[in-house]
Amino acid sequence: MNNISGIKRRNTKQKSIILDYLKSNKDTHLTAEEIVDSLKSSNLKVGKATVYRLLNNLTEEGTLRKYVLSDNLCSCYQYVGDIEDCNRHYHLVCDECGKVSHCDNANMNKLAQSISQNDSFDLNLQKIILYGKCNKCTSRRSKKL
Amino acid sequence: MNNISGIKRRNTKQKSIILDYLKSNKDTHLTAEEIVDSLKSSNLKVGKATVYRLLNNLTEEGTLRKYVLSDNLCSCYQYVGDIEDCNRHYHLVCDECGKVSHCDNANMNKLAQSISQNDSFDLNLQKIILYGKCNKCTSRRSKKL
DNA sequence: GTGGTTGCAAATCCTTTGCAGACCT
DNA sequence: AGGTCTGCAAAGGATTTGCAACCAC
Repeated sequence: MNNISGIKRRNTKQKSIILDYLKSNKDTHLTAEEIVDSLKSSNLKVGKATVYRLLNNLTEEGTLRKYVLSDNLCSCYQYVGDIEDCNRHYHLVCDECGKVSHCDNANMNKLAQSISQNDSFDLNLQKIILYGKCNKCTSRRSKKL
Repeated sequence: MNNISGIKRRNTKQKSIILDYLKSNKDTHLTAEEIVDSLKSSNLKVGKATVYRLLNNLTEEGTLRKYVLSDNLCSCYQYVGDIEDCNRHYHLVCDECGKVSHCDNANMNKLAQSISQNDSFDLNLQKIILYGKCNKCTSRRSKKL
């Protein structure tokens, strides 16, 4: 049922609806539920099962990236198709607003080297997700105080 | 139902059974299911619901740490009670064997500083989970080839 | 004794699957 | 035409919740 099994994927209306939606929301991570609901309210109804199936297919082929944020147990997806091959290999997720930003920082490579030497651990740089607070949320906080 | 709501937690047999079990498995991350099963086979039967409730309570009070590894959608827990206050603030999770190791590396602080300056993002160092391959799995791989 | 805790079963949430009909190439 | 995709509903797995009995303080 997946491309690893050598199935030829087809282009369907539902697939392009979902891709369009995710492309226009590159800066966020969306749950399957959110996608279904948003599409529904735009009168672009795609069945829930289809959404899940497409999200899996697209993640597998590298067009999307899947996150499991540790608070809620559901998965989030984000379009990464055309930025995957540049150097922005890791992600910053804001604990407050959930915004996901892409980031490239030379210190990450230094860290990876050093972890490799000191801890004999070979980092997967593709899979790094760092959590914290984005500048908007930080400044919103300091205004409130 | 949680301590945020100001409930006074009690010490029960079940709680100490679970804590003992997790303490003696500090180097692994365990799922609720695994805990239930392991205890059952040691004739220390604790109800599944109780295990889940205790894991949540203990995570909330900081005795355990909860991980959601991105492959399987279930949560894993690890005892961190008495190491939380030392400098080993982040974790290395092996993609192959699932082993979680603790790690302290000065380059992480440099990275955090640099991300703060360049990306205006305030890293949560407590919450860092890095993925990759541990030395055992790396060497097992290279032997096979 | 009061109020948190347990354990069971039922309920819930998220996700996957079976299947018949529809669609793509 | 043949294989893939869709949508529904049902099934599945992980986790939570309701409730009566239980136990810690």
